[in-house]
Order: sequence, then structure tokens, then C-alpha cells
Amino acid sequence: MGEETPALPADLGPVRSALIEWYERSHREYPWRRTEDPYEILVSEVMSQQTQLGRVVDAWRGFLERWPTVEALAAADRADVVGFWSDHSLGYNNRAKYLHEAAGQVCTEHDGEFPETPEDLEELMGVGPYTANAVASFAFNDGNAVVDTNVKRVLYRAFDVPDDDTAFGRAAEELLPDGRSRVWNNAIMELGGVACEKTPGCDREGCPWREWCHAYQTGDFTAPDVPTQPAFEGSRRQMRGRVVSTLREYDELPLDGLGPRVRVDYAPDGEYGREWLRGLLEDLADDGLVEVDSADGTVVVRLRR
DNA sequence: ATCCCGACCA
DNA sequence: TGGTCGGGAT
Repeated sequence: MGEETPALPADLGPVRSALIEWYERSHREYPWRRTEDPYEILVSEVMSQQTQLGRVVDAWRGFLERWPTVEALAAADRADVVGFWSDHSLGYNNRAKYLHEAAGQVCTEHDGEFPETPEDLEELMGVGPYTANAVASFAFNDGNAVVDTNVKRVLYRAFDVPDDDTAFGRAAEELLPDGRSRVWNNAIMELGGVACEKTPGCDREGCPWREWCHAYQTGDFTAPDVPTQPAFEGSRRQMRGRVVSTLREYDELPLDGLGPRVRVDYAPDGEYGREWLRGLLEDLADDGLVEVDSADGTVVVRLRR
């Protein structure tokens, strides 16, 4: 058998109502917290995956203004969706591609009706365990417990749950009040995002769990390790971003026209030359973001539509 | 430098 | 299980 997991408080009633009351009293207002439209929720969740919420608000409004329904998004050109993503600095163009593809799935495989269960939602491209439960919760109030980095940090500190995904999942499920996934998942993530950040603000934010919190009692606010990303400056990701933004501006370019706009030190036969650029473009083509055409001897690159 | 409501693919 | 995927704000 596995190791013993620490017990949550015996009576979960007061723990649950304390958090829900705290949330309803003092949570931040975000526009997606005022809708139950699964399409609008999905857009907000995908945008929020690795981007600060404050930067998502304008993008979310603009996106829904341009593509108000899942049908409208499915009918859009992928290049336009990726273009919007870049314009609003949302990062990770793959997420725009996934969202566009998921919209197509909803229209063709589900007849335009959004799936409502976490299991069915996970079939959508780009929708993993977190996003599936988030949409099921916030749109249909019918999700399981979400486990993201915020929730892990909260459980680790408050209830001494070991840094282990299975343990986090079990503890999160046990805490979730039956039939209240909408407010609960919002609340526990809000707690992690506002009061129980890397540097905690227990008293400042009036954390509702102080009387039960292991970390608050011991003063040890260690948090689970989050893998640190390699530097962005000079990275392959930065170069991919430059390819996409350059192709948006020029529609299509030959290899040696694109190269210098991606790296100032581009030299056709140098270390960062045609061969390097072809490799970069091959990955972008595999990701469905660009097209590389070899017509009559010359290679031309453009964004995929 | 580090953070930010993950998911995909090998 | 690990490598990869953007970019702005602080």
C-alpha cells in the first residue's frame, strides 16, 4: 500500500463554508465569472493557462467580440486566430490552434452542443484534466475538483498533503462539497492566487483557513517546487514567435527574406542559416502554424490558413 | 530573474 | 516522465 496521507480536518463543514463565504465576500471580479456559456468559459480558461489574469481580460472581450460563438470560431481561418493571439500577446500560439481545433470538434462531432462532462470535454484538443473540470464546473456546475499549481500549493501548506499528484487529487476531491463545483473550484483557486501565493498574505487577505492551516501554525510556508523555465531571451521559443509575427506582416517570404528578420545574425550558410531555419520551420509546420512551399526552386513560407 | 488558473507528444 | 511551447509585467 501507499504511504499514509495526512488526514484533512475531521469536520469539513466549517472548512468548506469558511472558504466559500470568504470567496463570495471578497473575490476579484473577472468578466468570465459572470457567464455560464461553456464556449466563453473555455476561451477564458485556455487564455489563462500560462498568462496572468489581468492581461487576459481585454483579450477575452476582444476574442468573443470577433468570434461570438463556437460556430463562428470554427469557421474562422486559423491564421486569423493565431494572429489575434499574437496581437494580444497571449503567448503559446499552439493554444490558439488547439482552441480553433476544439471549436471544430464541437461543431462536427457534437453538432454544436458543448460536451458537459469532464470525460467528454477532455476529448477536445488542448483540453486536459484541469481545463475539462474547469469548464464542467464553471459552465455546468458539474465538475470534479480542479488541481492546478494554486490548489497544490494550498493543499500542501494548509493540510500538509505530500507533493504527489495522486495525493493532491485525493485531497482535492475529498474537500469538494457535493454539487458545488462551480463556487468551490473558483474559491480554492482564488485562495491560492490571492492569499496563498508563493509569498503568502494570510492576515493581509484574511485567509479563512488560518485556524486549520498547518503552515500558518508552524510558520513553514514552503511550497511545492515548480519547474523553472529556461530563459526566454535567445530561446527557440522566441525565434518561433518572430517567425509568426514576421509572416503576419509579410504574408509570404522566401527563406533568406525571413531569416534576417528572425535573427539579425542570420547568414544563409552560417550556424544560424538556411539549415537552422528549415528546422525551425519544420517544427512550426508540424504544429500546423506555417506552410512551406517549394515551388520551382525557391522556398516560400507563409502562415497556414 | 521569476512568475503566470497546463497540455501535448515522444 | 521529461522536453517543448511566448511574452509581458514585476
